[in-house]
Amino acid sequence: MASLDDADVAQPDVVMSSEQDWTSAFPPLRQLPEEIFAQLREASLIVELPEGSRIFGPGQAPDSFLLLLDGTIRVQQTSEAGREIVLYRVQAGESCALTTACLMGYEEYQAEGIAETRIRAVAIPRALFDRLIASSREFRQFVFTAFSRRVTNLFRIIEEVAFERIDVRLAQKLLELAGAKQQIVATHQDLANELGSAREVISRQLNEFARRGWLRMARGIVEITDRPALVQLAQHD
Amino acid sequence: MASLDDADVAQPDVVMSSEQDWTSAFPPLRQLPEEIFAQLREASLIVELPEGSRIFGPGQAPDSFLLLLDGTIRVQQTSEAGREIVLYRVQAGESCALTTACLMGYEEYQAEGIAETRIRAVAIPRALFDRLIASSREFRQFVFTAFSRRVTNLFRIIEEVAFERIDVRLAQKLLELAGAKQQIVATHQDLANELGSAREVISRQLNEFARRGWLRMARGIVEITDRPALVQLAQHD
DNA sequence: CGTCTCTTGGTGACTTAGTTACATACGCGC
DNA sequence: GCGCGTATGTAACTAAGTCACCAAGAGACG
Repeated sequence: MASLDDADVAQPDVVMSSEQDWTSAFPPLRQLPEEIFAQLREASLIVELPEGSRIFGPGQAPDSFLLLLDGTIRVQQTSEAGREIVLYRVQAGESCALTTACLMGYEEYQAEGIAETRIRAVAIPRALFDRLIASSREFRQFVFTAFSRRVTNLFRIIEEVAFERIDVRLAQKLLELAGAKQQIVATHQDLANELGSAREVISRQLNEFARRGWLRMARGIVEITDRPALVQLAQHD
Repeated sequence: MASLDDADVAQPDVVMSSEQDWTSAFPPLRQLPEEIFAQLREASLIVELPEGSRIFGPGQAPDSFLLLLDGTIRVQQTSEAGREIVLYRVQAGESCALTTACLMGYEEYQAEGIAETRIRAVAIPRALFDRLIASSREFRQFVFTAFSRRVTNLFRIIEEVAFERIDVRLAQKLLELAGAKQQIVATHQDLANELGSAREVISRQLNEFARRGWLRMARGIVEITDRPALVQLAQHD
């Protein structure tokens, strides 16, 4: 799909000057001691990657801690049979905390991260990351909070995949992807990949939703027409 | 079940002297500077809890970092409908890293931890934990490594729940629970709870396994009789 | 010892989800 | 307007989970 898909694009790691004041995007970091702050500005780089870049993946550990300035990173897992499930998304203002923990722990990262849009991020080298963790309570707080959120989210996913009905999960996902908009640009296959389900299953559910007048479909597009109904279903009855 | 179940027992937090040399159980910590080490011995407590204790759970955040000296902690999640799934176990020599991250991040912990056996653990108060993280690269390494392992494991669980067949997962779980032994002391319901499945489903699969001569069953007991066959199935064909 | 009760496991009918193997339809480039 | 790749539809089937109930085992207790 256009907005969720990963094109196969090379990664020309566009590296920009590290001069800009990107720190406004990360309030928690503003409280760092000036000395450390200086290090941060100096040793970290601002990188840009095109849409579709694979930022990390199995056997491809990232070498730095990323703070996302712009864009979205989709973190997903792919089974041997080629089925996918989306674990979470990193938005502007957030960090790739789990990635980093795995990096610090020297463990192979099992999930992969794809740039869903063109992204801009601050890359903090491993050594500096370690120094920051050591020297700043605020930075620790920032990192652990991010961890915490992700892990909590993983727990929720496990619960949903294990126990929640697919129609409920689909309704939730549609609302999540739509946000305030009415239209979702995604194929049935894309939606199946979001939920770790199969395309046929999603097609059937979507048709059922459409039959009930909750949405309209066009090629690659789902348009919500009865949000309250979806919300009601999503709220798990 | 006897070995996996959680009895409803009170928690008389038996606190012991902190004098003993428990550090031999945690090689990574032996490299700490002597000064920090002294703090650790002084400020941390050795606690004992009976089998079945609920160590943490939703709305019940732990207030310290736990290093397990003896016993096993089962971390699981329960759905609204009462169905359960086991996420991982903390063994002697390991730490409750995820719990701690969530604790540091001030987020409500969604899973619950149950003492599967009588346990003995070192409880490191939050403040000291923070100081240790700040002052010791070795301690950071230790914590992040544990974290990494858990997260990787969560990813595997998501993949298995979403994409793996139940017979394959059951075979894996039986082998895991059996270890080197032949007998597993667990009811079908217990096994279902391990996998986040339903009792009837597990019963059917076990009966099929028994029919094939791979195991024998008695009330509350599964005895493996053809390990190679189970291994073969577990290896995902 | 016999009966009562609670736990554990068995069974069949049914629903939901996922699989397989196609057919069809849309829309873009030419 | 024609082809072609991608997207969606469909039907028959298997796997997994649900529901409702029954029966066997294991203590408990008189």
